[in-house]
Amino acid sequence: MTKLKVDLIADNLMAIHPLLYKSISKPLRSKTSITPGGMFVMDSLKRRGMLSMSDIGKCLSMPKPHITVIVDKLIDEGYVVRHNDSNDRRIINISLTDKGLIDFEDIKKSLSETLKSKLVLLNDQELEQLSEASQKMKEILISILSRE
Amino acid sequence: MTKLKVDLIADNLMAIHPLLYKSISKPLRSKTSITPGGMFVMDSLKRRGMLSMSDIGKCLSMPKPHITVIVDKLIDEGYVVRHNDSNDRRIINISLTDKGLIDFEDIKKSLSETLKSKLVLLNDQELEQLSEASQKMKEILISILSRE
DNA sequence: TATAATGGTTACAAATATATAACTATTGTT
DNA sequence: AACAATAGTTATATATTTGTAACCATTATA
Repeated sequence: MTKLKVDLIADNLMAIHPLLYKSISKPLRSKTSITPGGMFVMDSLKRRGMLSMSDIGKCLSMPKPHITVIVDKLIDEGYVVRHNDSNDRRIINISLTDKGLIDFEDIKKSLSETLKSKLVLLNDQELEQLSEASQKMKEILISILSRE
Repeated sequence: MTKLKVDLIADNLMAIHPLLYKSISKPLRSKTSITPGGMFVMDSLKRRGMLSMSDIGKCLSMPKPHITVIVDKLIDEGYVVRHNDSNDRRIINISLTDKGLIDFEDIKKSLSETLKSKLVLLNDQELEQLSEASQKMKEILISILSRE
């Protein structure tokens, strides 16, 4: 019973994934020099605040050496900064800069412009439904998928 | 007004994208030899039936040479086959094999097993909400994002 | 028939992602 | 003090993705 519901959910998520990939990751690269990985890191920082290198890796299930590469590039571009941890000198915390935050928002706005050209095809009721459905999905997925 | 709603939707989609990436694309690689790109192609074929090489590229916004590489690999593994088009001999149509369809479903089932370990944290009401929200999102996104 | 356009492949280069091991510095434990 | 464990980096190799140009076969058009 719930088994079927879980399979249905998995099926829906599998269908949504390539659509988001196509309408988010792809247009991204024509708009900025930020890579998808860099965008994921900035999204985590925006959403959860300052994070250590290891925390970022856990958030995104990425190996630490990859995080180092991504963060190095984001630092070169002035989007994030390193902070030494006062309690544990092994730890390096990363946070968004003002420029990083502003550019991140700009990119999202730019993406919503692209999306808007598609969304105008929806009537008010569908727009409302998509707004509510995406909001609900975001909340539930964050609650179960974004830990550890 | 609707401007704000569009931005909200974009924000939600941007938040959902990395969660799906983490819980779908990543676990995929430990379970199969199929690459994310190959999975996207098989998903398109499952959803839309036989497609030409160019059609697949349009579906996924991928350049044709990349499709050739992905399809070559899927053929090596016996997941898809090429068909000559009887009307236009330039066109090569691709379809899933029985093995491709079965393995694709198996992988999705395997992914839903992984997901299920997370979804048990939800109560019946949340499960129902996620089921409905993902269903609605899938329908609307497909209707506006999967053309051309 | 000559030409342009289309569908697909091949070849190549560059960027990005993945994975592993080795290494330094620091901390925690005995 | 000796040791193991943790956080992060460096180095290296490989896989995947992205992008471009050139090419062949076929079809459409002038």
